[in-house]
Amino acid sequence: MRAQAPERAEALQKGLVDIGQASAASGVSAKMIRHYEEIGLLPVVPRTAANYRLYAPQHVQTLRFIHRARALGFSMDEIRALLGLWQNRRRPSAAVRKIAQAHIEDLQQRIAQMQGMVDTLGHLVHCCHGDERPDCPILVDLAGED
Amino acid sequence: MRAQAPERAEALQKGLVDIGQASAASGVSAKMIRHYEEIGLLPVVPRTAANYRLYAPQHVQTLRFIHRARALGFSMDEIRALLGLWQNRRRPSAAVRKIAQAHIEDLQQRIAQMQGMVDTLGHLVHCCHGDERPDCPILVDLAGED
DNA sequence: GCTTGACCTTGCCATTGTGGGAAGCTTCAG
DNA sequence: CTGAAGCTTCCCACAATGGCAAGGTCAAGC
Repeated sequence: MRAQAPERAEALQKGLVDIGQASAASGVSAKMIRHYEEIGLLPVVPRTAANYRLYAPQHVQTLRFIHRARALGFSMDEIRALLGLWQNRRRPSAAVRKIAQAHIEDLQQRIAQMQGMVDTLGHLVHCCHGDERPDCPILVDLAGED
Repeated sequence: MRAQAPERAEALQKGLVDIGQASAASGVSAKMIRHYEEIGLLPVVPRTAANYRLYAPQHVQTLRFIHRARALGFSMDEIRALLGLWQNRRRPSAAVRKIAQAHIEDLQQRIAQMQGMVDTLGHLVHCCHGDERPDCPILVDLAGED
């Protein structure tokens, strides 16, 4: 990993970093940073004469925001909305809360669905003796009712 | 929905059905039936002279198996393995159980991850007053630590 | 016999979010 | 100068599903 090279291009001295450093500082892969730019989550950043992207601290901050939001399971569209609110000083906190609340409910729904699967499978696994004999209630269930 | 048309083609009298009927009888969309054939989950079935796929009851049974397994969250690869065991009369039930057990653990891991998100978000939502004021602990969290 | 509508066929594109890799240029260090 | 590492763009892939379009087919009604 190359350490900070202040002579990188004339602009690096102004606190701007290249995509690799922005990636390391934010936890977002360079691949994803480019992708976020492409889909409009990130602004189009300036480039060096050699066409390298240059990121200001503010951009790195945005990347961290996205990274954290992804870790909480927000979708791209939700993150887009959250970023808009974050950057709007006159936002109503109710709008943020509404997005988060809806996301919680979405997560809970998915959890309930998966928990249902776990319950069903747990029962079947419990009933399956699991030895070298071929009869198996799991297969019976899969083949049978539907 | 077309009712059973036994005179469909000369072969339909042998209990063979077209893809629409196989779909209705199994709960798997025609689109997905073709896809499963393409990826090798289903055998390549015979066709009529007009190139229509013909499904025997055995194939419909397999489709129901897949449908049920999908409903329990098994991946295509897991279903492929389960189908192989199902069709093998000398299978050890332990092999089936192992797949199901691994799938349960996978589900539980994902549930735990999502539950962690719910917990974090629940706390943040609880702390957000959710009115017209702009200050919001949810955004502070997203922007801040990472 | 011909039309009509419902069905079948293939093929291509979109999704969500991420990774891999190729081909080519840039930068830096030795 | 050369090599390694990093940047650029572009294309492909995943898993599983849906949608649409263009064309063939079949059964039923007139």
